[in-house]
Amino acid sequence: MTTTRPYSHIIERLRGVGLRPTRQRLALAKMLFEGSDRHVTAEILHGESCANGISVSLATVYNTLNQFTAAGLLREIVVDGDRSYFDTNTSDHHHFYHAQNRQLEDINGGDVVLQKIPPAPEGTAVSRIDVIVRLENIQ
Amino acid sequence: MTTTRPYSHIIERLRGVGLRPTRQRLALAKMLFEGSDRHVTAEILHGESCANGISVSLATVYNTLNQFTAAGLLREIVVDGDRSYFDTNTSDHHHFYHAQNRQLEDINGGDVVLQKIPPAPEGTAVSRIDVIVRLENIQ
DNA sequence: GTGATTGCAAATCTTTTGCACTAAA
DNA sequence: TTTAGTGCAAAAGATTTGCAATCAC
Repeated sequence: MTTTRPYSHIIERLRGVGLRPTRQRLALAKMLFEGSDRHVTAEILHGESCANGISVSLATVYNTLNQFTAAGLLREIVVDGDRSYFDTNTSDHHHFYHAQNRQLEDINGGDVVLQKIPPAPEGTAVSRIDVIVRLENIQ
Repeated sequence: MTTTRPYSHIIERLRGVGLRPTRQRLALAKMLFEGSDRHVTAEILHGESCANGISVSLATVYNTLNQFTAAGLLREIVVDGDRSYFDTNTSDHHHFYHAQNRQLEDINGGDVVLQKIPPAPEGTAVSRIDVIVRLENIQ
């Protein structure tokens, strides 16, 4: 996978959210959405692009991840103040965070259930609930 | 509150976790632990110190917050990739995050109950579970 | 005294931005 | 064409670090 073939369904998807299917957006979208769900950082995605011979600047990777997130194609997960993670799974779900290797993992659908959602304070509404189960390795 | 009186219970508390009760640690500890529970950023705590006429460098505030956290006196909360929050309430509890003003608020004890804790993956153990309920303002 | 702590400034790291250049429509 | 998108380098923030000066014991 070293060339950039324009897959029509990805082009559609980008167009669908009002983003021009440029060479770099297509390349990034393919890496993100072609396989199974993933959790990436800008750094990781940029590294992959380079490895695949796709020339995209780190700034463009950041911009693209933010645009994809704003468009609802990705979801940003905050687990570590040091870096941002982006999740290709935008459905309602929660995460394990492996502190040891700084890796995110989806928690299976029904494995986290909130028995009770707290009432939102006056004048506010819940926009999203994140559950993060932090893990440590057993030696 | 412009002077730094050495309250013995705070001194004890610092000594208890192996930290020398220096002028700046005492001043910061007083601001943190004297009143009711709070959620602070380094920036905020430094601002308060200055306002109270206590000269502490921002670097020392960061170092102190990290030392307090490592010692179990504080708990770090990650809700926003841009800044770290420290919570003086180290007991098991969860948070509302007001996106609009970037403010954290504790959720009352029983208002979040996990019906089911997912099984930790092979070789790992749960070290902590964070539930963050993100709020937006109703216009 | 002596070793821990602090302050400052510089370094680091992640992320954003300004602007000239390039590409999509 | 015309406007959106890109690359690069520089800027911006938050946080950490190195080291000489200072403080607690």
